[in-house]
Amino acid sequence: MNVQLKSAGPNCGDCPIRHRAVCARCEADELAALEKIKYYRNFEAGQTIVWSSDRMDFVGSVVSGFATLTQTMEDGRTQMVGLLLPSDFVGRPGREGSAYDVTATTDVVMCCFHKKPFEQMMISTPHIAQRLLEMTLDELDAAREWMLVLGRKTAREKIASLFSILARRDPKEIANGANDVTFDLALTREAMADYLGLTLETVSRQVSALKRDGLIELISKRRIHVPDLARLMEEAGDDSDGGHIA
Amino acid sequence: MNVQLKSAGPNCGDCPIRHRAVCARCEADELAALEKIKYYRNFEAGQTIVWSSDRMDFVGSVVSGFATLTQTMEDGRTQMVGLLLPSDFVGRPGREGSAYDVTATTDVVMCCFHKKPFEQMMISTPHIAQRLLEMTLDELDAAREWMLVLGRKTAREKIASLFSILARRDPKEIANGANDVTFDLALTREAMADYLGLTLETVSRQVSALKRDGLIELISKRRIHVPDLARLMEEAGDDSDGGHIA
DNA sequence: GACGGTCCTTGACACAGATCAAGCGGGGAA
DNA sequence: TTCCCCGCTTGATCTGTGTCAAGGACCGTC
Repeated sequence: MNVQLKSAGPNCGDCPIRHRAVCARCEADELAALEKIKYYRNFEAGQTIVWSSDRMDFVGSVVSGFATLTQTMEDGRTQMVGLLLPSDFVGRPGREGSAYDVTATTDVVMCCFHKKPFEQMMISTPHIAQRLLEMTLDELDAAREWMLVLGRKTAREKIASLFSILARRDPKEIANGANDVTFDLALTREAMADYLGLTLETVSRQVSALKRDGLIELISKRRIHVPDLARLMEEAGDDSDGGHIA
Repeated sequence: MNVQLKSAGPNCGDCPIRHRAVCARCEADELAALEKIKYYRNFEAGQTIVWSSDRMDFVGSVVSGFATLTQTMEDGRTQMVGLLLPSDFVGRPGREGSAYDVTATTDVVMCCFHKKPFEQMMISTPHIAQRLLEMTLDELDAAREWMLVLGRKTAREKIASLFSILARRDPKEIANGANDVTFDLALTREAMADYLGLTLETVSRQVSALKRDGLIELISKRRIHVPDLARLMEEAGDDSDGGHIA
């Protein structure tokens, strides 16, 4: 699952994201215990991090890179159900397997915890379960917000919704509240189509249309400049301040 | 949020659903504490239980009846993002407001807890946060499964998916595993359309088509007989045993 | 029993997006 | 440099679902 963080936690080690996902309210000794069960894993672009049928023996956070969660029907139709950006959490404490395929779309570094000891820490450290509950509620809000996008928005609105999210979550732009934003598009047109419930041709046409209408500029095919984020969000049909989605 | 329960908990009071949602692992004294902060609320069919802009001062479970969670855009397009059946949990511990409109579609009885004391119990009783985390993970799975329905399934598959879920969750049929099922349809054609991302006319046409093809029989407009649930699930494009969705 | 209201069904037609098809372009390999 | 490949764009056409419209079924009220 992926999580949008509301606030950074204290420094609890040399992990670049410093366990923000799980330690915002932890005490020093709890952080030290987390340190002991942590390790790093690297994945290459295109590599599958977890298969939906796998038993997952770890939980963790994305440190750098970009990954996706997808579901696939037997006949090959696929739907992306979540994006994983740096600081997002992956894993299902208390669950056996993964429900989705998790795939790296760029090179990815993950900060992981072995699942068993992490679950034990959850029991001994109530903050952690509470923090995970909060994060999971954020996920749920994001998933349901995306249901509105999938069920009721037009192709143009869908693209605008996706770009609004990516613009607001870009590592370099995050939290600066600027209205003029540039971001990297880690997704192919096909991956965008799978997230939006469209075909790649429709995605390509609508991206061209947004460019023609001056809502976006293509610095390259995978780098987007948004001169007026508020206008793009309006195009997406978002209410004034927009939902937070990942 | 709504939750599909995996197992019934112990009896912890006179509430018809016996706090199953929150007390499956609670001790007797914890159950007694829950009893003290519980109360009942009744809603009539069509009544709004919570507005999305409201501050929610309670959490609770549906005891009887049928309710829905919906999101609406300014221009009136609406998307249902969840169904609430008996034993499902409503509320966002640790959060200020509701993110969705919650509406009773039949008469509804809720077993509620005042939010502040419930949150205090969550802190003093780690089982509860862990149980809520499990429930929220179930919700998240259900929401993401529904994203696949919204993004990639045809109108016919969408209707078949909805009927499969309702057939498997009907209070009278639940857990008996029968392949020949009859259930009440608490939703209007319009509400079904809002859940499925369709128009009510398309819903009506596809229901007629499923009837014509012998996959369902209409005992009345709001009561459905499924002679072969496995075949209906196949029509929905579900993998063999189907996901659990609500 | 007639009336009115709500929900539902069905038909005719329109259109957004899918499908099929052709070709472009930029980056890596030799 | 040239070539190739993959991701992307664009055009032409098709089709599933939306839209608009008419009327039917059921139910409660007078």
